[in-house]
Amino acid sequence: MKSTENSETRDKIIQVAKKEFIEQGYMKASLRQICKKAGVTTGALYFFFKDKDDLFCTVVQAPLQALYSTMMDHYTIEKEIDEKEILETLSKDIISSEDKKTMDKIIHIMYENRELILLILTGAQGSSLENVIDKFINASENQYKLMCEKMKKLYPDAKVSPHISHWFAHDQINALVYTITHIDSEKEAMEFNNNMVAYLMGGWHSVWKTEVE
Amino acid sequence: MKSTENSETRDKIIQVAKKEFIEQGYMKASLRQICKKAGVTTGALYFFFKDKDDLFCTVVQAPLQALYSTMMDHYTIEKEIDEKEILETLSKDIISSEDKKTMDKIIHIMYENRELILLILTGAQGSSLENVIDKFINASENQYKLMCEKMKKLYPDAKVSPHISHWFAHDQINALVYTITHIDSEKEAMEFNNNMVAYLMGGWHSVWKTEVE
Amino acid sequence: MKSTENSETRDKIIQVAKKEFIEQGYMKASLRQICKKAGVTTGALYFFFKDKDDLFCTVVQAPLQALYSTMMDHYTIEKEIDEKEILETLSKDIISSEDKKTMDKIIHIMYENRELILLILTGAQGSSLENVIDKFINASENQYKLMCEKMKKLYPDAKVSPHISHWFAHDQINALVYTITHIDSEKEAMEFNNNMVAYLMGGWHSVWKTEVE
Amino acid sequence: MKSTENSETRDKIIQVAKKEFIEQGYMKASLRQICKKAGVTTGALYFFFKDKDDLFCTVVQAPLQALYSTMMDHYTIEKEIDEKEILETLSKDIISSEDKKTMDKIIHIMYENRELILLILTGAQGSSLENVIDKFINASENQYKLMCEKMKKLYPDAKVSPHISHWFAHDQINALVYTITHIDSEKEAMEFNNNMVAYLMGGWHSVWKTEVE
DNA sequence: TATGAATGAGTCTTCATTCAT
DNA sequence: TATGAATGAAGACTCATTCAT
Repeated sequence: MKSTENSETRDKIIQVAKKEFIEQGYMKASLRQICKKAGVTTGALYFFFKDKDDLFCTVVQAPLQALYSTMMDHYTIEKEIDEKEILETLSKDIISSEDKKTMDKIIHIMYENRELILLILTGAQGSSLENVIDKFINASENQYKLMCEKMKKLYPDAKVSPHISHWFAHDQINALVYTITHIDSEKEAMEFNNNMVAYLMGGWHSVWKTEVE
Repeated sequence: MKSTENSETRDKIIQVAKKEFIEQGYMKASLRQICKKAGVTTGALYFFFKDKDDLFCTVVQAPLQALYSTMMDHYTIEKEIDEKEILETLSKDIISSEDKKTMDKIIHIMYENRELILLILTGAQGSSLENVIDKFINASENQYKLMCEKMKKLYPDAKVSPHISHWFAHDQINALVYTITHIDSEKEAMEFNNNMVAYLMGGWHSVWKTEVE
Repeated sequence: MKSTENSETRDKIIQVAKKEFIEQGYMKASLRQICKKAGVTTGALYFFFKDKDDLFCTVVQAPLQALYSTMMDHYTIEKEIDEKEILETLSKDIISSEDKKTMDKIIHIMYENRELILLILTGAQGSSLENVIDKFINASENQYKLMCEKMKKLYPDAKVSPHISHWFAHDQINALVYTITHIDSEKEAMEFNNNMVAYLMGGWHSVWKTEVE
Repeated sequence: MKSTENSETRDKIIQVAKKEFIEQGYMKASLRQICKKAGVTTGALYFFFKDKDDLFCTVVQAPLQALYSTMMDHYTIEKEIDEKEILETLSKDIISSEDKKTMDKIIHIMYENRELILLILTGAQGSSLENVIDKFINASENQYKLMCEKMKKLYPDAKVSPHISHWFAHDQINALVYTITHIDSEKEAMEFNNNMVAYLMGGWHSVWKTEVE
């Protein structure tokens, strides 16, 4: 219907660019090569895309968006949960069954677009997306900041670094990154995720029991 | 005294290259720029260094070597520890006081060369060192493989992924990377490390108590 | 009409490249110089030609092709000549009037493109065409192999090296090379060619009369 | 005894340079490589040799000299032979038994230094020796010029190009070049040489019987 | 919508050579 | 005799990007 959004040429470019970016990474990938392999001229490419970075962003946009909204939906719901309830369950499960569901969903999305996710994770250097993960981490961190406040009340003597909320967000994302990087089948990944949930929760609780040296 | 190792020109090149690599990363850094800023001709650079990669390796070699030998020394000592002792302490401390000392030492080395370490960690793409961390992780993993064997005897019903030893090694290194990336002062890093040790150990033990879903 | 084949820039590059290659030979010729003298940027050159070798091949292609097809046409016709006839005339004329015509035609083509032919002959070292002459020689040799078989029947006692067919092909081409290298006018070359035909035939027959030492 | 002529370093350089020049040809060979492989500094090389060309000449000088003096000795002797005798034998043997001996000797020298000879013949482009063969040809031509004079008296009606003496010298050398290029064993080369002598003589005589077209 | 010619600064790397020591 | 540091121009080639058509 619209103009610049639908076009065989555009699709062809994206398709070839995806392959190239995945194989070479952002910096090493060459627009020339992409054009040549797509059977398209440079001019055509520049009609549809502002520059190399724009093309890259377009290529990885879909899964990135899916991931981001999944995460945001989750946190929006989360926030509405009664605070009291949180406090009650906190000592047991920092990762709720709701969390677990979201993680599974995220894993699913990631495995549906595994190559692109890996591209974002390891091949985005030089592009404007080279630090996207940070956005996810930061979004995630807000949750843990709140929880940290509660925990501090439960364990007033714990000597815990102020970085811990960020670390926890970071390591949760990291677990996902690890999974998709090292485990090939989604099924196995899901199983591994059970270990991860246990691991992350165990780690979390232990931190609050750190004794002063 | 020696020849190709000491030279004002060589030093100047290394010094400028270090700055450039840190600022731009391996790929974006330009030998031309380095030469120009060092007030040296290309020929001079190529007299001292085989190519761009060689220059990069030379720049980061010292801290890398320090890190590697620290780690190796540690594992060599570790291996000589009586196996029985390991089994006894296993249920309590997977990270021994010896481990803790090594981690502190590693953190110290890292902070002494923080910029270079960050360079290796985030700016080596394209060079022959783009995957060095993997070597550290693999070296570390061997330890955890052994421990996993023991744990499986203690918790025969635990449903644990075969990837777990690698993950654990990975996350330990990751904790170090996180530290140096996010925490500016070494002092604070050392404190944070206490949390990390608790975190890692808590995570480790929890994994073995994962119940079948 | 067509695109990449016609272009003022392209023509200019080829024209200048031809001059440079002729003056310097393939290896010594510099693309930088060619671009500069053609008033063209490097990028432009590389838009039209894959690399230095591609440019070189383009420059010399026309006369090479003309030569090759002339030769091939000749041999195709030749093969259809009745074998008996060959045997009959063999003792007299190894170089038929048909051969002579072809040689004249070849000489004509060569003189039309004398500089380029000399370039191929003496300045192609380093390019993919550095051994093209061998292809001509080999194509030519096949003819003489057949004739050698016949001659052996006529002169069963002749002690002749198995290399002789190749040598004969080689020396025939060599005669052409000599001509174009040393004789400036085509007219004179044609006259000289009469001597060459006599020379080659005389040599050929004498070989078969070589007595055992 | 003398200084710059005898030296282990110098010998080593020559030895390595010989290998490199043979493998790469004059232009592609790199002095850097030669120095590195010889375990010698550039300075050392430039102490013994003026430049790349000087080194090349030194490397190939011995066999070149041997060839040249053999040829010159031959021609000096030849000239002293009684002119009458020449005239008598001319109609039969343009290549005398003395010639044959010289050719054999030359072939022998060539095979003793085959690699270097091939280097001179095919790898000297760019050096000051790229046209040495011409010197041999020119030296040889003088002989044939004389003979041509005689032949013209014997065959006053022959229509022979003035280039013929040069061609004959050229082709004689060419026969030698062909031999060393295509035939591996000296023994076989000697046998082939019998065919060559017959060939060259047959060619020579036939030329004088060329009839006007 | 697309073409395709053209830009021109940029890439890493190699070269023969020089010269103070 | 040799060292080895340094030159600096030159090598082929690639890049993302532009723009008239």
